[in-house]
Formats: sequence, structure tokens, C-alpha cells
Amino acid sequence: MAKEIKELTSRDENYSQWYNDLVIKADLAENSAVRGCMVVKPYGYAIWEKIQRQLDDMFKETGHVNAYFPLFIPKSFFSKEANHVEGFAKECAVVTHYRLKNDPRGKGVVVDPDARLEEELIVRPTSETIIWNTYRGWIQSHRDLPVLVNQWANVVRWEMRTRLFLRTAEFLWQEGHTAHATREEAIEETVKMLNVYACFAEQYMAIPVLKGVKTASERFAGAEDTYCIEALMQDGKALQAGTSHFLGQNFAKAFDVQFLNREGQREYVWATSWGVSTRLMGALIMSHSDNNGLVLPPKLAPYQVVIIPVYKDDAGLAVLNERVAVLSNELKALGISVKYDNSLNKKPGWKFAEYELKGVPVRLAMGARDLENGTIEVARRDTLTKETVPVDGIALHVKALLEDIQRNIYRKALDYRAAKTITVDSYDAFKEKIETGGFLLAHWDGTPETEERIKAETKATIRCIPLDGDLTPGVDMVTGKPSKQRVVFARAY
RNA sequence: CGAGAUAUAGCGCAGUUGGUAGCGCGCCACGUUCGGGACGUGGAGGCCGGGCGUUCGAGUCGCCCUAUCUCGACCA
Repeated sequence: MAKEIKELTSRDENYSQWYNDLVIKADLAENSAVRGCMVVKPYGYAIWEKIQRQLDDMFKETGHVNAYFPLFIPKSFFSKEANHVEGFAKECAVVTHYRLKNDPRGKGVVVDPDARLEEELIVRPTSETIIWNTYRGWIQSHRDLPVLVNQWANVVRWEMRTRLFLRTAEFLWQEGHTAHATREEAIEETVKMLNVYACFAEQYMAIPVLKGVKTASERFAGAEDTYCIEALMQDGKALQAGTSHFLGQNFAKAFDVQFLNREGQREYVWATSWGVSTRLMGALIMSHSDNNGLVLPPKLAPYQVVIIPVYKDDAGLAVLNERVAVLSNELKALGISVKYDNSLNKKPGWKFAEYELKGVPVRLAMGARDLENGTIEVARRDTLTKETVPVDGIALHVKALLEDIQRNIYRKALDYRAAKTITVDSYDAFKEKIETGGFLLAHWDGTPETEERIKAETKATIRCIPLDGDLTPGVDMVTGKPSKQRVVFARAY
């Protein structure tokens, strides 16, 4: 039986297949009947809720409030910002009709041709346009600024190729949309939110990230600058985990959002937008999982501890139920979330494997032997080690263990990234190293042509120009032209 | 949207030269088990993706759809 999991989750053959199997086996999500969309299953959604709750707290702490805007956006809104049009035109779902009718030939329902919409509606691929159209009415004076609004929503992008959590046609995300009186303040906001994302990724998801700025070709459609956090997955590919955009006055001009400043002059508003999505769950899965399944950081695990009773008969279970109830309360009193699985229909061995697959950080097992000896078995998911310890003081022991696991999986990911981050100076070395994945730090002359050539020849893209990178100048590894600093290359999802 | 592959039980698969459908897991019942995905016995479950053709006869051969997957292109 254990063999079956190993086979299914084995990374030997195909990493993406392994990933997909893991997502499905760990009960996180599945493909839906709708092409490219996914069903997020309860266990997967529980993780998303943890992510949501934590991020939402962090947004509130930085002065933001939540609001909600329409799912449908009039087509004409997309024509107002030139770059935005360019960026999203190809990948939108379009609503053309508002009614169905019975098929005259008796075959179910058909679209009523008489119910064609005057103007098509676009299912939001992102909400800048409809939000800035709304902000026009909200903002007249510098006293109305800043507007610091976030929206939790779903969006749709008709992607050609999809993968659960990493790129689905519909995905859940949050999008912050802020309006400011000055350029400086907007840039400050952009960077502030990038730091919130980086902090969340590292401290909660236990994923080390690089902070940086995108090159022009990777920039968000309509932004002046796109800041991002980039993570490295266990197969050596990079994943963009979050973005924060400085939008300049582009959307304010497109939607005519002006305010009167202190001097009584009309000015266009400065904007930012920032977002992270259910893709974070893909990052979580691919950063920490092993061949036994998911490994969740304690801070985001739907339950941090699972307790499994080992018993021979009903009487034995009754005794354990009583003992575990006390234990659970001790754990809960320390703020630890606990699941006690005393279901009758599964064997202990089955449960051990199951919760390992689900990534529960700590497993406690208690049986007759333990009751006799005053002990309990403690197993940690990250190292797959277990020990039998005295049950007295176990709650504090578990609390410390959870903190240690959180640190340990971050450390592991950080060490992995360090080992996979390589400085290269020649294009030949670059071509060789890119084959084994990882971040490559190399000099680049700053031109889109060189960037494009490297991409075409090696499939590597510039993930970002790092914010806290080494600023030693050099020469481009391809063209020999001068370079201000090294940039980060990788093959990416 | 290009190139390749696949479609048979809930899931994963087998099915030979065309002869009327099978395995493993899971599911149901009973019993023995229960400290790493237990075992035995019995059982339920299929319009073989859809359509058209060839044939006495099609899961199998031919044509046309459709869907999914992998690799490109595109993208968070």
C-alpha cells in the first residue's frame, strides 16, 4: 500500500505529473467539467482560507479596507488604456447574450439570438478598468486620497494551457487597487505591498523569495513598473508568486480621475495595484512536498496536529477518547489546531499514511502501551522522524516542535535555493547551467533584443532585476555591452 | 492555435489474427484483525467517449466529431 503512494508521487518520471497526482491524492483540488477550471476541494480550500485570513490581516495592518466590484466589465472599458488592451485582448471570456430559450427542435436549450447584448461584457481578467471607472466618482480632492482598497475575488483568463493551482482559467485572488496624490507615495505603496508579500511568503509559507523589478517585456499591461517576488521550486523552475505594480497615471488618465490639490490645481491621480492568487498554493505544494506527499508549514496547516488512537476494541477506544479529550484541550489552550481521528472505518496504518499525504505537521499516536507507560508517540512530517515521549508536558513540547518545523522547512527551502543560485559570466556556462535549473545571476545589457534572444535560445527568462542585488557593473554575457548589475534568469512556470 | 498521444467499472490499466468484457485498487456484506495504507470468503458495479461505415458479427478495422493529457506558442 505504501508502495502505491510512492509510485504515484514519484518524482523520477515527470515532475508535472507528480505535482498533479499529489494535488489530487492529497485532496486539494481536481479538474472540473469546465475546461481549464478547477474544483478546490475542502482540504485545499481550508489552506486557502488560512492564506486569505493572514494576508487580509496584513492588509488591514497597512491601512487597507476591502470592497467588491462587478464580475462583468463593459468591453469599452478595455479600450481606454492602450497597453492594457494589448495585454489582455487575447485571453478574455466574453458574454454576448443574456438569455437562453428552449430549442425549437426540442433538444434542451439554445442561446436566444434575440437576446444579444448591445455591448459585450468581459468577465474580469483583472479589475483595474472597472475600479478606476468607479474611482472617478470617489475622488475629487486631495482630502479623498489615498484610497486604499483591496478586493477578494475570482478572475478569468482564457489560458491555452492550464495546470491545477498554477494556471487555471478561473482563479481566486486578491487585488489591491490604490490611488495616491503623488508619484512618490504611490511608489512607496507599491514597494510596501511587495514587502508584505515577501514577508508572508517567507514567514508563513516558509518559501524564500527574491524581490525585484520586472523587465519591460515581463511588465504588467498598463504598469510603469512591475515589482515581483520570485520563488524557486524543487524541480529548479522559478515561479512568480506575487506582483505589485506602480501604474503611474495611466489609469487615471484613461478614466479621467483627477483631484484638486492643496494649491487648487487639477492633477491626475497616481495608482498602484497588487495581487496574489491561488497560485500561492501551487508554490506551497512544489516548495516543500516530498515523495510521501504534502508538507505544510505549521502556520498554514488546516490542522497542525492529528491525533490517532491505536486500540483493539470499543472499551480500549473509550479509554483513549477520554484521555485524548484532555490532551486536545491542553493543545487547544496553547492555540494549536487539533484533529482527533477516531473514525472506526480506517486502520491506524492507513491514517498515518493519509495524514502524511495531507502534510499535517505533527502526528500524535496513542495506544494501550502508552496509557500503561504514560507516553505518546510524536512524529514530525518534515523529517519523517518519530519518538516516544512522556505524555506529561506534551502540549508545550508540540508547540515548540511546530515552531521548529516552521523554521526547518524554511531553512531547507533556503538552502536548496542557495545551492541552486549560481553566478555565471559566460553564455556557454549559462547554457550549461540552465539545464539543471535554478536561478542564474548574469549580466544583461538592458535591451529587450538580448533578453528575447536568450529566451529563444535557452527558454530562460529574466525573472527580475533584484532589489537588493549586488550593484557591481559588468558586461553582458551575450553582447559584451555594459551592464549595471546582475539580473536573475531562470526557466519559469 | 500548431505537433504528438490517449479515451474500456469510481480510480489506474489489460484486452492477441474481429467471435459478445477482464485485472488491481476502491466500494458493499460477514468474520478474523488493528503500533506504518490488514487478511479471508462472498457480492455489486460497463451503451468499451459520440456518430457514421465495413462485416454474419466491431472494444478491436475505416472515416468524421468531441474531450483530455504531454510538448510548443501565450500567460499569474
